Amino acid sequence: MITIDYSDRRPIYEQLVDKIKNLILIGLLKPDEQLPSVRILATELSINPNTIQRAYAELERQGVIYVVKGRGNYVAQTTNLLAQHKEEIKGKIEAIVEEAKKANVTKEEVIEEVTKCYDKC
Amino acid sequence: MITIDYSDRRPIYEQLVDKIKNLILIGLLKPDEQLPSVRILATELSINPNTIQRAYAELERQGVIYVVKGRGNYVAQTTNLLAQHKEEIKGKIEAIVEEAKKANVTKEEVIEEVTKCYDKC
Amino acid sequence: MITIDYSDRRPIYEQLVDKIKNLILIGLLKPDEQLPSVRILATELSINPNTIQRAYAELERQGVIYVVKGRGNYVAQTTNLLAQHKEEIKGKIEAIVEEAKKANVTKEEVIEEVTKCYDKC
Amino acid sequence: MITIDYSDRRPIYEQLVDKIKNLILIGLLKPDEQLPSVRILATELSINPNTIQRAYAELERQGVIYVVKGRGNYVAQTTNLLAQHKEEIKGKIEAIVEEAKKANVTKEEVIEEVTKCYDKC
DNA sequence: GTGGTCTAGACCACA
DNA sequence: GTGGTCTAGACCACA
Repeated sequence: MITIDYSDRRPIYEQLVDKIKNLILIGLLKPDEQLPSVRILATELSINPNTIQRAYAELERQGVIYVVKGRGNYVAQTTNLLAQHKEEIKGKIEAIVEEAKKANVTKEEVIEEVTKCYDKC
Repeated sequence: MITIDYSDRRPIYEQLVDKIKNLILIGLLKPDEQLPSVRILATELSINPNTIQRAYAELERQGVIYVVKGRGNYVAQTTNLLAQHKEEIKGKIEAIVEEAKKANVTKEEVIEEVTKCYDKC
Repeated sequence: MITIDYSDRRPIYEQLVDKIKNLILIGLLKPDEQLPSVRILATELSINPNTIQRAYAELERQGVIYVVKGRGNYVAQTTNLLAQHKEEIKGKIEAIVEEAKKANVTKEEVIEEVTKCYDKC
Repeated sequence: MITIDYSDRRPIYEQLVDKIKNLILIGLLKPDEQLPSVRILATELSINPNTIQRAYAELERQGVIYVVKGRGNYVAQTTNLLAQHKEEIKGKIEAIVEEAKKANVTKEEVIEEVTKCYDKC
């Protein structure tokens, strides 16, 4: 279900956070479903338990999962997640547009590139 | 001309690389113009010379500047720089579009966001 | 396994890069094998860790090794390395031939020298 | 007659040495002909006189020119120069062949590359 | 423990 | 003076 890409330059815990959020977004992990325990996931992925712990802590901080002490980690309600993700994407678009403007890339060029990507890739 | 943003999480040498590329792109540094010497820039920014050295070395590797031993660092011809920068921006657009598609953001929504940013921000 | 030649005029980090590439080429270091840590290799060779770090960074930039943060450096897939090396050699042959032509050394003389070296040395 | 290539990574004095040797080899500078004075050449090339001085010193050390104190620098007899140059080229061929052998490049491949370069480039 | 960045300071080749 | 390399040692993020 989860794989680590070691050629990815981002830290492992960050990849984990993204992967799990994605599993929730695409519906493979449902609200209130229990996540694998830190130990199990650690051995499964042959990763240091500290790393899993850190990823779970970050997910909790973002309100994506909730922790029940002594029992485990559970998927939180997804209502916000989708909206959050969309906002995040919009933020990224804003950033890239600003950069494009500075580089004298016209609105038309950007839209053309967007269209091309939507159709092909 | 150049300032370091210590709240920026990226390493100093990387910020320097970007700042200098930018100064070239906007025309404040012209081809064959001499860059401030490693030592001078180091004292000016109260940064260790090694860090400046590292930034200059990276810029040379990218072909943005050229080094004449014992004389100094000079801005290279900018022909490629502009094209490279545009390609970089297109790559970023591609990445964000892929992410948007996965999140079920429609092409129309992306284009709307792009248009909004171009007009306002 | 690795030794530094202090009579060699090239910088240490460059020697290290070449030595490690060679160990991979001759098969003593295999893909996905872990390289000695920066600190360990540094003490082993009585060299400053920074110098090892620099060599490893250059090897990563060339795609010869890959880094997993917090875990270590690993040998990358060698497919390209061999092809790259052959291309490099061809480039050198081209350069020397151009020089030979300028010096009025005939093709026959060059080939004779090549043959002699292949048979003897 | 002489130009400096600042994109060449070799030090300037080394380029000067090679350029002057070349002018002698191709007959543009004849035995006992006087070389331009250090000062004149320095201003002509907008180069530090120290650099010219160093190049001339190196040429004298190699026996390519001779110095008459208070009068100037003169081209030495060329007899050896040609032979020396050929030997140098042979040495380089030897080095590249050794490298090729280590990389399992066959004699045939090397000769093919040599032939190709002689015919085309 | 592992790599990444940075400072402080030395020494060298080159101009 | 100019860049290039290296040592010694610190501190940080990550596993």
